[in-house]
Amino acid sequence: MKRKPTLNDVAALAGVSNATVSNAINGTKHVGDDVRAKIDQAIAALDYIPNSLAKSLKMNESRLIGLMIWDILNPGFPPIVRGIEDTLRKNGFNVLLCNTDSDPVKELQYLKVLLGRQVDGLVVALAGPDVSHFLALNIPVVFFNRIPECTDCNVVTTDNAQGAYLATEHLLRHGYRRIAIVAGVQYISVGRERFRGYRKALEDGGRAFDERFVRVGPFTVEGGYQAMKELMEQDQPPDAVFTSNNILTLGALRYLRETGYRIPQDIAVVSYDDPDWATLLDPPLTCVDAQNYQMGISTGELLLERVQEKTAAKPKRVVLPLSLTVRRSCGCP
Amino acid sequence: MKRKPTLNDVAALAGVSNATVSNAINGTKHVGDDVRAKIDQAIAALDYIPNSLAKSLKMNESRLIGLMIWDILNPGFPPIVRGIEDTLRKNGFNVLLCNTDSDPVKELQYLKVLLGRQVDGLVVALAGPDVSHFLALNIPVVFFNRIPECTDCNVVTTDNAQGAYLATEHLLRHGYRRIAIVAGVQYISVGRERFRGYRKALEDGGRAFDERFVRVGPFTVEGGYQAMKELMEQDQPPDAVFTSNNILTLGALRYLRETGYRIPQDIAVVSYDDPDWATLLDPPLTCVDAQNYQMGISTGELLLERVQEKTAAKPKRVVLPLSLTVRRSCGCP
DNA sequence: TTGAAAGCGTTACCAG
DNA sequence: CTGGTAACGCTTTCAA
Repeated sequence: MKRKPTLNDVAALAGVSNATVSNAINGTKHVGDDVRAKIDQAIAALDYIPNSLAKSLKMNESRLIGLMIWDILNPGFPPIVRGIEDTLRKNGFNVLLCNTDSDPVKELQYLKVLLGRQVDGLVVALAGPDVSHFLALNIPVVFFNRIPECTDCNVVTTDNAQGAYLATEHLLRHGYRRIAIVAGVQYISVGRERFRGYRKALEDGGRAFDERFVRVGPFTVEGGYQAMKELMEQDQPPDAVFTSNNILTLGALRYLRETGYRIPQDIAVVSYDDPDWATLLDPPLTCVDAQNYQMGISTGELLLERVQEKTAAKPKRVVLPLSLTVRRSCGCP
Repeated sequence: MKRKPTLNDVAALAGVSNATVSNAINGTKHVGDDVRAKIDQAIAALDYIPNSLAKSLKMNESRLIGLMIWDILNPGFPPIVRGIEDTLRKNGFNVLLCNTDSDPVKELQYLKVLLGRQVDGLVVALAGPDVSHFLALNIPVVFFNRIPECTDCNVVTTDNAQGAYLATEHLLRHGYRRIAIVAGVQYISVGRERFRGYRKALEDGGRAFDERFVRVGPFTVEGGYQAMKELMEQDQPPDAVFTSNNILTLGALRYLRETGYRIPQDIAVVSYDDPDWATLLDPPLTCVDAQNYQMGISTGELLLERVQEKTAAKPKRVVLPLSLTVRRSCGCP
């Protein structure tokens, strides 16, 4: 196992100086055609690959981005991650994948590691409500999915309230009178916003808001199952439900299946997030399309913008439009 | 935006040499308690975070691992990726995520980038049948999911043939006589192995193998849909089907749903891979549990082993045992 | 157009 | 136990 060839080895073989080789490779300066040929030859002969570590150290830029998400197993993340990786790769950046499990301690540990690695920027789905450690960094950060309160943060998000509004409104149009929500925990922006949209749609539709039709729980399958169970075991169960996240939907549907409720006859369902399997169910699931892949693209683009500009620009907030994918679980024919 | 503090800044503030600070931080040598206290104080005062780039350059180890998969959107990958990230993180390694889209060109490009970044090792689900560029590397490589032919490669896999055998045998026990397979392309080990297991089970069960019940296609939803369609549009359609991968299953089920076939009355289904939504279907889906998370763990562990030993050990092949998760799509009550 | 040499932030050798 | 200093592989002035 021999030592890897370096720039100096190439220079020696080509009979020129390392500076010239560097300039030739990076196009920093013009080098003569004959010299260039010798260099190319030497590079090929040695199978030389530049050491980006050394380059990064010298240039003070790593072209490395830290990607912090809760958990890649969470089905909303893969499309986002893919969108981010796609745009960053095209621009010569690589992605360090970090699962925080929504644990602020893990998040902070990972943050230290990433800073140590001199990442040029961060894209993060916050683990907890606390953003403070991200605020004073001297590299750009873009938040997505779970975003902070702060007004001057770079953020890409969808209009979660609008999505929930769309779903609830559609259910109202069908004439359901007891529309429930399986909501996510309210200390997360996504949970809060979607609940707000649900409530607003109810009010705009002239329906009284009823606490009995609200269950708030953690974003887990078990949480969704439990919430749905409580909802249905009441004296007056709901006739429709808006499940406000894909994981919650999974749990809620699991309960409805097991207990034999028919959709939409016994209870209509509209879900947030549009998973692969939505069309597999009987009836196929009506969903708010959360635009996850697009969210990844936009997140990547915003970060690139921030990384590449020399002077820090005003933080930006991009909000993606949403739409309802109507299938049959809502009662549509 | 001021310059980041360095080891030398810490040393200056503490009034000692950089060598001592380095030793204090890494525990390389023993340092006096008073000196140590001053150093800790200086580190805290400056918010010093060591620059891993410089460290890596000097030590000739990056503690960075390249993770090459086809596509994180492919539902089998998140659990594997999570398993890998979990074990590597615990050991102080970080993961660079690379989606190759099964494109050998992209794979090779990414490989160059990763080598340039001085990764300490690679975990890869091969993009194509060609492994040659991975063979001569002087860093350890562990293959998983789609593995190469070569006998002296580090590999972690499941016994795909056994999994397919399990599925087919179970269908045979139910008394189905025309058992079809939606198989994956045969130039991929996984596709080949699963087909082999299917065929073996048929033979062991005394059933003649029948070409008409075999459809081979790309691992895509569309591929599964098309295969299922062709299978069912024959004069003598199958009475049971083994869909040999989660994506193919998605497509095949989509077709069966759309055309109104009842499962298992019209056709029984057993699938490979056990997705979240398997219990949501009506009837719930019987699956071969592919052990993806465990596969990730084992892959990470094997790589660590290889990275941490100084002298290259004999390549290892780990094969994970498989089991059938019986639900109702196979005809079980 | 090319080259010599300094320096990025570490580690590690060798002296004291 | 502590410190001076060379070196890791690259980029970048400054001179030639």
